[in-house]
Amino acid sequence: MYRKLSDDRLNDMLRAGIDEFAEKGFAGASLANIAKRAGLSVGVIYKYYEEKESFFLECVRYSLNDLNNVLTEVAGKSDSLEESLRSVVKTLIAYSHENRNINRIYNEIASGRGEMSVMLAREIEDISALVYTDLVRKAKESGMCRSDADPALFAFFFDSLFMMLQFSYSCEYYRERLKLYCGEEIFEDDEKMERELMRFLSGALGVTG
Amino acid sequence: MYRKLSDDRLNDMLRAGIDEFAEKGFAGASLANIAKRAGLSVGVIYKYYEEKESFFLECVRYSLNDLNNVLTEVAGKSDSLEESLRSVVKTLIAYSHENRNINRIYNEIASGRGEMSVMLAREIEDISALVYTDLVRKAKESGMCRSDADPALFAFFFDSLFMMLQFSYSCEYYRERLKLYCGEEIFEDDEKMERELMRFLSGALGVTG
Amino acid sequence: MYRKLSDDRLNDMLRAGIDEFAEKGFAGASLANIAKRAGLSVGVIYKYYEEKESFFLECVRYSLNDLNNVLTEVAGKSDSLEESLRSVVKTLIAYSHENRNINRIYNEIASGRGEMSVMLAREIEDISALVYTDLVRKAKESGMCRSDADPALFAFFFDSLFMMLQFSYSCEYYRERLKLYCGEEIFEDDEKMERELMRFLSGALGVTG
Amino acid sequence: MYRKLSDDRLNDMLRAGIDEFAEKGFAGASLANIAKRAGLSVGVIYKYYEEKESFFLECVRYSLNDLNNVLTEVAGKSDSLEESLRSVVKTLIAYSHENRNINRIYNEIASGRGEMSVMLAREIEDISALVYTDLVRKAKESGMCRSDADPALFAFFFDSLFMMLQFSYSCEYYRERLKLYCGEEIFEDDEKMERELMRFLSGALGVTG
DNA sequence: CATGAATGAGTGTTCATTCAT
DNA sequence: CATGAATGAACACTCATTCAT
Repeated sequence: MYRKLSDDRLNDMLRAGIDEFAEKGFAGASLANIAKRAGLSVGVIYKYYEEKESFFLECVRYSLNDLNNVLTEVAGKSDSLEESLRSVVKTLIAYSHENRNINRIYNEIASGRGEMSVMLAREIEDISALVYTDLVRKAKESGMCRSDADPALFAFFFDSLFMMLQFSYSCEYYRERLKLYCGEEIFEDDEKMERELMRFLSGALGVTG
Repeated sequence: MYRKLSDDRLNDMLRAGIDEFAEKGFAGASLANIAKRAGLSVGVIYKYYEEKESFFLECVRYSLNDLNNVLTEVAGKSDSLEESLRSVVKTLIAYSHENRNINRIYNEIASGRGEMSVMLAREIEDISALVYTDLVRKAKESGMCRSDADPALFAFFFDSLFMMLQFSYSCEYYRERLKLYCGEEIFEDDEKMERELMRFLSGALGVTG
Repeated sequence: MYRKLSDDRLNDMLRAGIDEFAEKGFAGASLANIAKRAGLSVGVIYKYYEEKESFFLECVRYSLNDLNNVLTEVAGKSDSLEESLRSVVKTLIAYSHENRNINRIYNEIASGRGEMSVMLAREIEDISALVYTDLVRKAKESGMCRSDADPALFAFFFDSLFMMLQFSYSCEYYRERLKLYCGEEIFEDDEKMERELMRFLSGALGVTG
Repeated sequence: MYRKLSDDRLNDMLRAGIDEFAEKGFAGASLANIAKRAGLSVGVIYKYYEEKESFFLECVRYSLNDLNNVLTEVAGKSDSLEESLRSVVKTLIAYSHENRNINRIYNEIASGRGEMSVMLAREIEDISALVYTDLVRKAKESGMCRSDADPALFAFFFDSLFMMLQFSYSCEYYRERLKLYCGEEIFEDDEKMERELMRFLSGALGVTG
């Protein structure tokens, strides 16, 4: 009946939130339901968050910070652009298999409307924009990338493919779409996806691999 | 379920629906409001559609069929893959400037959950999957594409970039993200986007342009 | 289950509202309960009124307009101030016996806070302020009232006594208070109340009755 | 139920309660807020009082006892009825300027419902009923009051005017109403109010001043 | 047959009250 | 013994859906 909220239970709350928001979207999610999932009362959510939106934002941040950290770390590990990209692709695929709901939340905010979307875009894409743009710029300088490429846009295309990759493993519409192109087997053959995407990206950079 | 759209009122209804769904998303849209926008009564919507969801589906179909037709037509016009791709890119950019709401609806369904998403994915992406895959296959045969490319996945990457392109002109999160990469100016400089995307795609194909 | 709202049923709504607001006050009243009392659904209240407050305001207006009309009519009937006052007193006592809830609503708004109170005060007291002030002014001119009286304040004192009279028949606290002064019997002896109040008022005016 | 108010914390609690109840009314007041205002925990309120209502009652008593004492003392100071009344009026006006919240609490309970109101009425008005009635009775005996006046009712009218006076300086609706009769200036011109009310009361008593 | 008023389950949110700490 | 976090019933309000007119 009465249990002080430990960190563990706060995490339960967030996880329940992430699951519900991932499944039903922001508008469709019900706080009562989230509370039930987490084995808590409705009121307690409001002890920690001002309103539904604030709680949703926290769920989003909790979800994506981790991913973003992993990604930027992985992207900067090697000096070779190709190596960096490969690491990102590998990580993304592995991550998507294990964190479907986080990617679905990502998709949820990407499809959102209003100020929240703008704010979150800035918060979430800011760092990756810098990281990827830098990656391309360096590649150009070292002759690993065609000299006429616009770093910002090439980085943008990379990121676009990465986002779609994530959604394609996690969100229903995108999964079905990938299945349509490649058949169900693609979800079991991570190496193929990795290999082909790397070919595509390497070619785009102008590196003849 | 599927019905000849002969009636004028049906058209009004669908257009009002598309606008409302694009602006507020599926959950946020109100049937009463749609009826008002269309100058009709709520009852008439229920005469044609069983429930909100069925009506939404019809709005989606109505929106995307047209786009799909344009795209597949444009993609098949030329024998040259590059030419075909350029036409698609050009068309997509132009279309996105003029049909923001259709792209937003597209994003709305792509972020949807449940059976609806699966069904729609099949309906909408089916043809483009074939068209793009075919495009790549032919390119391979005629030596215009690297021989080791998997046609299905390469087609999938193309389509992914195209979807993101559409969203990036139409949906708030994606717009903000593009702005973050390239600055506000990119929305005025369609040629730059076209040029760079073509470079990226051509490179990916292994065509040294 | 479904019945078009006739004027009768709209009146039911208002009456249920007046009863609930009178019994529990604005804050304590529950729209769900009002709907139940009226045999209607919650939603229908919102078809007619924007929010709880608007509905409350309508209940207030519905309650007090009638009273106000009666009062101003009665007050202006005779040329003799004393006669006018007596009519008002008589009417008020009779009215209070039959319309307890209306007086309780009156008390509810008089004890309200915020803009609403200010607005309602202006709306409700405006006319009686004029009427009573005029009454005193005329009385002064015709020598029926002491010459040194300030008409506005004397009118204000009249109205104050009238308001208290109303509350004293209708609202629990004020009833108990009157009982404390005069015993339970006073509620049965309207003539006594009328006689004494007239004595009090006449004396105040300086008319030796 | 009734408890020595020796404790400092109890005083803080009550004062915070009075302010909150005066500002927001019984229903609108929040115990959590009161606790915060008083620098205490909610729990401590429940240590002293069974529920919100009991605490409210105590706040009311605490507020009005003082006022009642002052009033009965002042009313009994002189042998002359007029003098006594003048003192009461003066005190009331001065008190109202400085203790708005106490008058607002007074109005809050007067507009209350249920047993609470009855109980409080008895507690609060009991003494003043006796005092005022006595005042009038003595005045009658000494020929200072018309011989046909009913002491209880005349006392009741006095008290009614006094209550209204208090509310008119403290509660929004009544303030606005007074303004409507007399203009904003009345709140600055205490002497005028005193003079006119004394004229009114003296006249009512039948004393030709 | 079309209308749009009525329905009522469901939402986010608040807050008196409890009780483990 | 005091604290204030947790509880959960209750509220105002919305809107997909129905169906009398």
